[in-house]
Amino acid sequence: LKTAQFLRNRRGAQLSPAERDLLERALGPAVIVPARQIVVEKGLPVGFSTFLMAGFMARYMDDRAGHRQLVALHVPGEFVDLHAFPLQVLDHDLGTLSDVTIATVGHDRLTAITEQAPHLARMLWFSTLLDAAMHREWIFRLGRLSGAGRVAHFLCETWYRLDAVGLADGHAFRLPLTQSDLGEACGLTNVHVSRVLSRLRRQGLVDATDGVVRIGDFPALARLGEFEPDYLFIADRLVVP
Amino acid sequence: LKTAQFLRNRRGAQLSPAERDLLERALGPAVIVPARQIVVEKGLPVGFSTFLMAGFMARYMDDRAGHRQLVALHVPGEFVDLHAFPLQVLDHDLGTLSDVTIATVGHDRLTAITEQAPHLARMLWFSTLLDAAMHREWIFRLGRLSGAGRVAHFLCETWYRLDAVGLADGHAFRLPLTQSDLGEACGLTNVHVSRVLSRLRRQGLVDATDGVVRIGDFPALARLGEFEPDYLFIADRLVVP
DNA sequence: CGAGCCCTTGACACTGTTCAAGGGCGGTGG
DNA sequence: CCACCGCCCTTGAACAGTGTCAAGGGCTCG
Repeated sequence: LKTAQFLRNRRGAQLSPAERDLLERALGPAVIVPARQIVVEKGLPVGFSTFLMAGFMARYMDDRAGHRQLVALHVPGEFVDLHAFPLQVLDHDLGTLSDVTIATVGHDRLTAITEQAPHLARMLWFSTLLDAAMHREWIFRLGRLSGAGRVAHFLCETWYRLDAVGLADGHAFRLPLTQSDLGEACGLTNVHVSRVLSRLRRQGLVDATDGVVRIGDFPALARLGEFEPDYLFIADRLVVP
Repeated sequence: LKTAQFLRNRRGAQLSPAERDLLERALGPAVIVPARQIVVEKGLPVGFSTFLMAGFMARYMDDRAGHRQLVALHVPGEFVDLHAFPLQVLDHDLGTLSDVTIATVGHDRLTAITEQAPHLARMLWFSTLLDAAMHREWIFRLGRLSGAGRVAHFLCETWYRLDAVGLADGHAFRLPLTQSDLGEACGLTNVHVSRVLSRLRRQGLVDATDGVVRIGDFPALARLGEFEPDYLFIADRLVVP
């Protein structure tokens, strides 16, 4: 099932088997896209949305000097640009970080869902608002935390999201981002990310090397990042469906 | 009409008279709330959403030291926490900045709208995604711009939004925020905001004093803030309905 | 008249950036 | 097979931007 991980282990979001099936059949075939490719470019009208089945993608915008700011990271099981359905245009670029497997769904199919399956439509709406809640948390992160706090917060969030879809191994997980990518997510230079990570490593809080993150002291990391996971709506007890 | 300003002058968002009427009738009576009040508190389950008819509100979260980060500013004509409808809980606080006039709508009424008026429901969805697009721009602002750039970007955005609902007078507008509020929106201290504003004033770019903002050189201000208004979906030619 | 809030200004400290150099690693072509 | 190149990470030193602390002035409200 392509959509098996969609909204998995999220509070307040139950899809009935019929709804999941409806969504499943609306999706096109799975497609593999290599790392570091643009998938949808800012400003162009789009008639479909992208569902991410495997790998990592990012949404980002560039400043005038060409420096990039990530505005969202996406992990498997997420609709990556469902926003484009009501908006019809993307206000940012969408690209792959690693090799990914995606499937697209035409906006006509989504319109039909809103007319015939209002509860499923509300669940899709819900998933876009989860993105918005993460955006708000990123605003908080950038506005109020120090460099180390930002990195800590980002890693905590990413662990929760990956764990919810079964992609964490204890407190370790694959995260194929370079330190520059991390910097672009956290509003820091790659040089400073390097310093922050080596300090966190020395302190035993977390070790991020070679695309693998191993959180050594989760409570301490969460404290440093002032991280509270409520906004992710993760189910209290994780259930493997 | 309470909803006269809702989505006014926004591209891709046409409400039919019948839809506007339906929305209008779903709203409760207008209520006045004084400045600096909390309206909805983080974490509490809410059964209604708030529509802002007059005045300014903000959504915000506090860090551990009690310092506040605004994650959204709201101007008249906007649904302030429609997010609470699909999410059922707010992940942040919602409060008034000035005296405001609001009206609430019960979530049962909204559920009925999604079942009986799918196009109106998509327009409501659209309005929540406009919020998300603004969130992304705030991430960009905090992640990539200097102090002066952040303030410039914030003021440009606010002008566009107020102009769209007819609350700008040329390039001037009322904005009853203190410099501390501005700092909480832009991730700066009030001291630094003061310095930034006085520099912008001296340079003739913008004068923000006594709750009134007068933009002296809009192109220069937009350049400084690297501001591009596409994400606001403002109609190309403003139309007064 | 005093209290409290808001704004301004100065001196200083600190966090993070910039610039620069070097090492490790993998892929590619001679 | 080896040399080379490009990318990624690390480290150092100097520097810039912003925060912190502190003091003072203007205004409104009680």
